[in-house]
Amino acid sequence: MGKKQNITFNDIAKYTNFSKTTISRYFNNPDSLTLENQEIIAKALVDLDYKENKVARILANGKTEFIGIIVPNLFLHYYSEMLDKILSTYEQFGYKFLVFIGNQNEENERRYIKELLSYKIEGLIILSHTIPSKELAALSLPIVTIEREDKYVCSVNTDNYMGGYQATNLLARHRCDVLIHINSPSNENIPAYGRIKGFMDVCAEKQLVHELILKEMGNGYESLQEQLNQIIENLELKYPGKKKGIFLSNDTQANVFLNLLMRKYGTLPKDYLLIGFDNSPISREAVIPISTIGQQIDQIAYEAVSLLVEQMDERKKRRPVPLKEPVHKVITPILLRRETTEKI
Amino acid sequence: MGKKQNITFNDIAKYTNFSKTTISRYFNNPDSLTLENQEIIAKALVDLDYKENKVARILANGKTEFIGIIVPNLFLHYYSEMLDKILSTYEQFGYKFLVFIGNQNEENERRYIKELLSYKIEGLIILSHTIPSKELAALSLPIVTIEREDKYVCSVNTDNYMGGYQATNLLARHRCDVLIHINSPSNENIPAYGRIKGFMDVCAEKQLVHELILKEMGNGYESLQEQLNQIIENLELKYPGKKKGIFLSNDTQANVFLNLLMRKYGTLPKDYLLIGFDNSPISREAVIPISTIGQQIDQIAYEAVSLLVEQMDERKKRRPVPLKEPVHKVITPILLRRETTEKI
DNA sequence: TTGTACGCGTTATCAC
DNA sequence: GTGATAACGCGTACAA
Repeated sequence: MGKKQNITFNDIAKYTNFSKTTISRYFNNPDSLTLENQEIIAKALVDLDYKENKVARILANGKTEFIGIIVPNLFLHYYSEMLDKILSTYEQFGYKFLVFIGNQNEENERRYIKELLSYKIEGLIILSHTIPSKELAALSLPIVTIEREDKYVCSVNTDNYMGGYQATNLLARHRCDVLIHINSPSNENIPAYGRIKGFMDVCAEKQLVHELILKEMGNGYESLQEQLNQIIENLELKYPGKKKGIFLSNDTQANVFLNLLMRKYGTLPKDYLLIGFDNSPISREAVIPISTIGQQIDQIAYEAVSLLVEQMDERKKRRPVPLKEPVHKVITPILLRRETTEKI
Repeated sequence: MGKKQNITFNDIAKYTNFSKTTISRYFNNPDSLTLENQEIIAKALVDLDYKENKVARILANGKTEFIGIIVPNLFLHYYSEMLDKILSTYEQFGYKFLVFIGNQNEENERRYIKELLSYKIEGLIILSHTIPSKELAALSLPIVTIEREDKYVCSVNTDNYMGGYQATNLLARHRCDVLIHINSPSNENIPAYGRIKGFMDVCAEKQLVHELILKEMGNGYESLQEQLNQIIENLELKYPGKKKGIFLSNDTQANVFLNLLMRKYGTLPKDYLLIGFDNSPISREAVIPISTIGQQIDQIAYEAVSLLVEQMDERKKRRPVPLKEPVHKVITPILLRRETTEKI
């Protein structure tokens, strides 16, 4: 067979009459060689068509430069954009990413984590909600979570409270007769709960007429339409002729809400103001561009990896000082005023 | 330090008074041990809290079970859904995925491939368009591409011609006065070109009045709106009162087109029929659900990984027989009739 | 500045 | 059924 094995340091060493060590140094500490010898080796690499083998390097020095990621799905734009930005940090940090889709399956996610650990990942980023942070913390591995329960681990989250606060304030400034926040029943320990709190606080502060609608929207798109349609019918019965400021918990819902009104009235009636959350593409691409609270996904992703890198670097020191308390970073969202709130 | 190193086969061997070899066999060929001894080792694993190290295994047997993926971005829903489905094949095939975002940068993508090779990936899935398939083929590594130029490598693509054919036929059945296909100028060697060909062939077959509009739509959403708005103005001048069947090259464009009409007329005028391509969420979530050609992304993803696995398995045989010719699989799309084509 | 010798944790080969 | 030994390819004391 003409097919030779892969070229190794040994081959290069023989070819150049250096030792393996010198070849290794060429890669890891080139300044310790004379320029002349560097060139000799450089030429040999080309002649022999050498290709690095990082697996061997891992075994020797323990540094995989792998980060594991578990994301619930890539169907929701929020997750795929976040993953996009996380993966793109390769340019800055050089870490490679092993990615798993959790699909809401707790047992599967445990298996994925085990698999990731067996590949000696140096850190883990978790976006899925299934495994409690206490269990994650017990892995004693650098971990950062994003927008999920995070009591015992480091995290980066949007300032959801601020987002709810801004959205509600925008509606308030337009002197609505009644403010309404539509959301799903959720646990207080997830960051998104802050949206509800922000809404309630503004209403309390300014003593505004308001209503908080917490309703299970179901899984599919159809059930979402049904639920929101019911809500619209109730609102029109309850607040006829009143100017209604509606804050929906995300843009998908806001868009469905808008479309239902459009289908009913051919336009967005003057007595409705709408604002969503996330700045997902649908909010711009809706028939009437929807005001929304934009999460700064690029920044969240950067901070998450950055926070992880810090912990991983710390671990590589001779005498690592692990964090006493988990660090929770918070990123301010951005209010985006579009047409669904811009009439007087 | 109470912190011990990781437990290795050596530790287990000492603990159980077996040899390393036997421990290895316990994992790779358990039947070759007596049940009794299997239990002894099983117990030791628990006692010592052993955790596998697949990096060492890779070095020893060369099987990384890594597949590399380069995807252009995760901003377009098509790519993120595809990645979702590809990653989900872990459950069936057990391969782990190292993912990179190409971002249209050819040089970066070359670096990513080099990096992937250094981690001894066993196969590569390419969705990005920058690197010619000839260059990819030269890597002499199992490769599968999806929806891109694929002359020299294996691929899985949607049957774009069939898609264009179906879309055009649907419009034809509705007895439109004129059929219009809006697309961007593109090279004949990418699969998506088939959409244009399908359109033209149906029009020729049935001798239909038609127009092919190839126009650069620019990068941003705004420029897309502008371009399509111009197109609409031209169409209304050119075909006043005529029943127009419009086939757009993707759902994002179809949605913008629809919204422009909605904003102009408050509804979709009777003389417009619209159909898009991709079955992306926006087609369902549009103010009027848009007819579209659905790509069977789950099937494409499965076939891609499957095709890759075949090649990787072949390579592991003692006397591998590489493919003489690249294999090109084609997946039939599905016509989805929604409201934008369903009036008479 | 360069080389020697050994370790990283597992698998493969060949004995017994 | 089990064990000893040599790979796998690179990093790193330590020595020169």
